[in-house]
Amino acid sequence: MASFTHQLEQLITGSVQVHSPYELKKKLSLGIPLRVKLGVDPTSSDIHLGHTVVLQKLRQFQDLGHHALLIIGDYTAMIGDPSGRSVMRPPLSHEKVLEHAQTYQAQAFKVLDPEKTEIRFNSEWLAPMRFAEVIRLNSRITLQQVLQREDFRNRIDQAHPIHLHELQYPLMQGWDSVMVQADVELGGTDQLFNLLVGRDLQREEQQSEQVVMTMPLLVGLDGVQKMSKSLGNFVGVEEDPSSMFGKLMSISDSLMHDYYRLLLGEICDHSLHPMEAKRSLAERIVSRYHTTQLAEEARREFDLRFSKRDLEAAELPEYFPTTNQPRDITSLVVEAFQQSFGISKSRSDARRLIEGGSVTWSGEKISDPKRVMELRVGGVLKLDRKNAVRVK
RNA sequence: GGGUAGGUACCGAAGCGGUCAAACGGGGUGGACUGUAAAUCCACUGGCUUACGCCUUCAAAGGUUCGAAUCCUUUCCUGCCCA
Repeated sequence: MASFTHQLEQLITGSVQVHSPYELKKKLSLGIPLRVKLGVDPTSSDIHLGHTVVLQKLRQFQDLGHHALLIIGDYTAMIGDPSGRSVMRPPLSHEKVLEHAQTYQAQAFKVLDPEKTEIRFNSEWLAPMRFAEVIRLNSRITLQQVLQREDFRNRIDQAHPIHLHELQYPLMQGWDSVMVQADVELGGTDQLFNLLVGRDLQREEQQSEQVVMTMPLLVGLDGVQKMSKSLGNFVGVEEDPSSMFGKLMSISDSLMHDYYRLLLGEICDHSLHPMEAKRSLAERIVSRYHTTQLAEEARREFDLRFSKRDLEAAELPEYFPTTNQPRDITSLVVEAFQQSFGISKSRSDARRLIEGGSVTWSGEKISDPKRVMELRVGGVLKLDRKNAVRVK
């Protein structure tokens, strides 16, 4: 294990807050592997780049010889973390949550070292709790403390409902810390309150209080809100290379600097043309979750399809028209979307794309939705900005 | 429990008996311009339809009316005030 002062410096790098560095130092100085907790709620089925910021921090702990505790919040997910939310999360069934948990674990190991990770489901201790115990837990925190939080205050100001069960969330998360005897808990900056509750509960249980470390939140592709699956502004770690590359190329320049810092842990080279810098970012991230070879391919494809706009030379999904009789372009577009991308478009949608000038056949713009045509095998039908297919 | 204000399309928000598939803003999509950047401009944004038009939609169910998002009844949900 590296010397603790060295570790301390390394661990603190990149974090936003540490409560407190002194306590962390003290814990490290004991030379015993720390139990480092990270809780994830499997509210959706995929881990995205936003999650990886904090996962990477956990990985860093592992690499320094510490013990990672990945808590799958299968029980808390049914309540939904109110942190940063302006509305209540829709409730999830336990089956759904367990389903998500499966993929979560697998995906988390794209960042974590499975050998050094202990996975626990918090239903293990939360499900069997008796009402009296829940009450006891509730007695340890006041309404005012919970309502001090900005997200709740906003909801009050805007006259949005706050359901009582949402107030339970921090307690449940804090109780997790007690049950696994965490020495450190990691989380995004929006988690600060929840993390601190863990300390309170541990103190009351005569445990050593966990050090709380928050990591910056990754802003999503829209450049405004934090990356989240429900907002659709995310890049999943399991996405295929070309879509990952494409999404990363679509971010704004200012966002790119954030991504350099938070995902690669370095400062973006300002001497590079922003587009080049972005290409390099995209390629590196794709190679991290796939392979360098696939990343190179993704980059080449991207250049062909979007930079040179050479769809004929690009690799495209195949489309097998159900009949080779001439048909109207609207039907063809709908069918191609459905067949090659699994996207259901209404005929109106298709017509809008056609009238909008987005649809081309072998490079020729087709703007009449009624146009009847026969698709030659090998030709390229461009559907919208991002999607095109090759007729087979 | 009492009083009161509400529930409108992805979101916010107008509309308060016909001219409402429903103003406006945001978001989204497509186009022009580009570096799949930013900014800007234009178009589109329930479904079917070449179109006339038709169908489904304004929390839910009933009702009044030639005609309802708009009026009445009941139900469900939410805010605020009082207890």
